[in-house]
Amino acid sequence: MRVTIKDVSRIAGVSIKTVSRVLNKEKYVSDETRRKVEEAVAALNFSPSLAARTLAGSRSFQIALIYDNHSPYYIHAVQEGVWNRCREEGVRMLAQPVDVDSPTLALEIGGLIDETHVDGVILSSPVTDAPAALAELERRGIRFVRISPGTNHALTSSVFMDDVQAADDMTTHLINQGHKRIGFVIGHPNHMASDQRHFGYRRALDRAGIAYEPELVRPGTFDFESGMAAAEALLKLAQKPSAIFASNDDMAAGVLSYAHRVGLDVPQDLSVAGFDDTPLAQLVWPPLTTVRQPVLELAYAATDQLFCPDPAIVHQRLQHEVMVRGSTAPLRKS
Amino acid sequence: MRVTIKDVSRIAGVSIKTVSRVLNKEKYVSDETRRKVEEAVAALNFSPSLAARTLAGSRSFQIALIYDNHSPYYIHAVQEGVWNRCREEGVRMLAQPVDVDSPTLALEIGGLIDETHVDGVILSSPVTDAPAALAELERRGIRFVRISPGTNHALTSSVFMDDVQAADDMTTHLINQGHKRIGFVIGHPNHMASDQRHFGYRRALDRAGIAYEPELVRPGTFDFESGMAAAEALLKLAQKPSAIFASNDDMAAGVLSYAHRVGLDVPQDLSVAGFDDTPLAQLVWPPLTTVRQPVLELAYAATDQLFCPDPAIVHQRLQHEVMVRGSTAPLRKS
DNA sequence: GTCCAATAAGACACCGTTGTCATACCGGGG
DNA sequence: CCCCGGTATGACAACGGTGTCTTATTGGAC
Repeated sequence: MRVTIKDVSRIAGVSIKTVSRVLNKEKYVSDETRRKVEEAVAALNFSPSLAARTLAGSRSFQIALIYDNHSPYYIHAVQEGVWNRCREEGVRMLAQPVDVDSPTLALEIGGLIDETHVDGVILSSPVTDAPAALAELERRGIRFVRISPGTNHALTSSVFMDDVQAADDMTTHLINQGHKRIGFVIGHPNHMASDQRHFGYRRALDRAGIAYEPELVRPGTFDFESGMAAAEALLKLAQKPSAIFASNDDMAAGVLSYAHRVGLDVPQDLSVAGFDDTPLAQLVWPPLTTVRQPVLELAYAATDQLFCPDPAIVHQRLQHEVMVRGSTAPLRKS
Repeated sequence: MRVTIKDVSRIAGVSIKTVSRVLNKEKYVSDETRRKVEEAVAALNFSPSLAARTLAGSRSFQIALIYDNHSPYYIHAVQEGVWNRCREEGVRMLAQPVDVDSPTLALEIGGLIDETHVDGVILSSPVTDAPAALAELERRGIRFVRISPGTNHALTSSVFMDDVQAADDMTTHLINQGHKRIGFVIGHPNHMASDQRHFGYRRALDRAGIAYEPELVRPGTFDFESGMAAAEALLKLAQKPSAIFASNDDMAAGVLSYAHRVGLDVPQDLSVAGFDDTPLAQLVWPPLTTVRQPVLELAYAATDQLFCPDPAIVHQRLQHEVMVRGSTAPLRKS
């Protein structure tokens, strides 16, 4: 049978309520009593029922992580970061995949909250920018923190990196290497970050006095195939780019793959840059020059904000970093 | 405030218990009453509290997925497969990462079960073979199903693929292409599958009358770096292999990378094969010949077994497939 | 010595469901 | 006409904790 607080209280020789106090680290418990209770808990290997605590109390000791992101690396890192912080807090994490385009998104999220009574929610991009989701959470007055939202939302906390600056930095890096015709592959249209990276690319060109040429910019969907297709289009131009900057690593891998296929040497004939610094960046040849996005740290920080709301810091920015590896090189004089 | 069964019962004009009956699809409810209740549920957008159901009833409508696998692609696929089946069943999935080598593994799992009252557990490799975990689950009499266990365990269900045969098939494929000196990179020692793939490699060689040479076999840990290190060792041998078969795709990517680094052309100078058919296999150049492991299907089938235990089929095998891509080619005459 | 605030601990109702038992109605066999 | 099993529904006590209120005991300020 299940071990309950009642059993613990009997062993410790105190009331049920006192055991509850110890469990919840409340004040007004003598050291002596606390010790006895803790011993009894350890002896019986007691873990309190979350269901009962949830029902009786005002907390559920659970938070939900809601995501719809098709990059396994990204999700994996987010889950790990959130989980790391939850574990410290003794709180369970419910990982909840959703379809951000589903017409029933709000209903699903509402149902999740009603069923589980979660104490808070972490939203991962692109769910961070689904109006239906945000409205539903606000309607219910649930605390939530967003990881890398694309839009600002005055009322709620978020944790993010500066995508514009990061794309600007990478573009500037390529410019500094002498590249002037730099191709760009845009990300998936439903991620706000796609716009921002695109804008950063443009801003860097502008500052360097290089004209923005639409033919050098191709749409993509954050996946390998779209990267390959974009590379094909770019490299068939009359005036080929000497470098291609893709908005994420998967697409950069696609660019790399197409370059190999048509016999181009990377980085001698073509420099390739990615974005995200997923493990993939170091699994391809040559290893990708890319922007490190501190996903794990973002997720951890977001969860921390959920647990320890600091009214002063509502929007927290974490630093990115340009990782220079083998896929980019100075432009050869020709 | 929260919408409760009481509200529903009032609107529908029936007792609380009758609403409960409809929710649980019990018999002995008239069509008329059922309709009224369903309408009230829809009107109020009611979702029952899992905490209350868990506490009062004998089910928690939750299962746990316990894993410790550092391959994001693998975990992602497992989560998706389990979740797909859970969603059909109206059951929540608790994704629980653990450290399979932790001395407190059993305690953690026990605590998870006590706290959440999960109705069942899915174990993913390598937790499938952690004696402490299995003992704890059995001690508590919790139903569980294992995905790709390395050991047979008469008492419990499992779902798996034939790793031995798969490695045998891949090795045979290489032999059929004319390769005789085939390098092999073993997987992580704490995964039983590593042994099995190794054995399959050996069995295929044996059947083809090719001697097993220990110098052609290198240890690895399922990660990129160990694949690269193994490739270096193998390609520095006096008599180099003409093909290398790595026990997973990450290590195969490492082999590929090392080959590129030293200027070898794959597959002309060296054939490379992987295992798992993770998305990575198609993101590298050239795309990897590998064994498709039906991870999503395995996870779905495992969850299905948990929900619909079929006493007849306790150990269910799913089919693998050799995916021939660009990284292998017939041996050149030299 | 008295009074009060801070400390310490218990009694008891209650959280929102399900399990069990009781009750009432219906149609058919004896 | 009575009895019975099957059907349909409700009353009420659990489930295992927490919130609130009450009570008893301190130890210092006056």
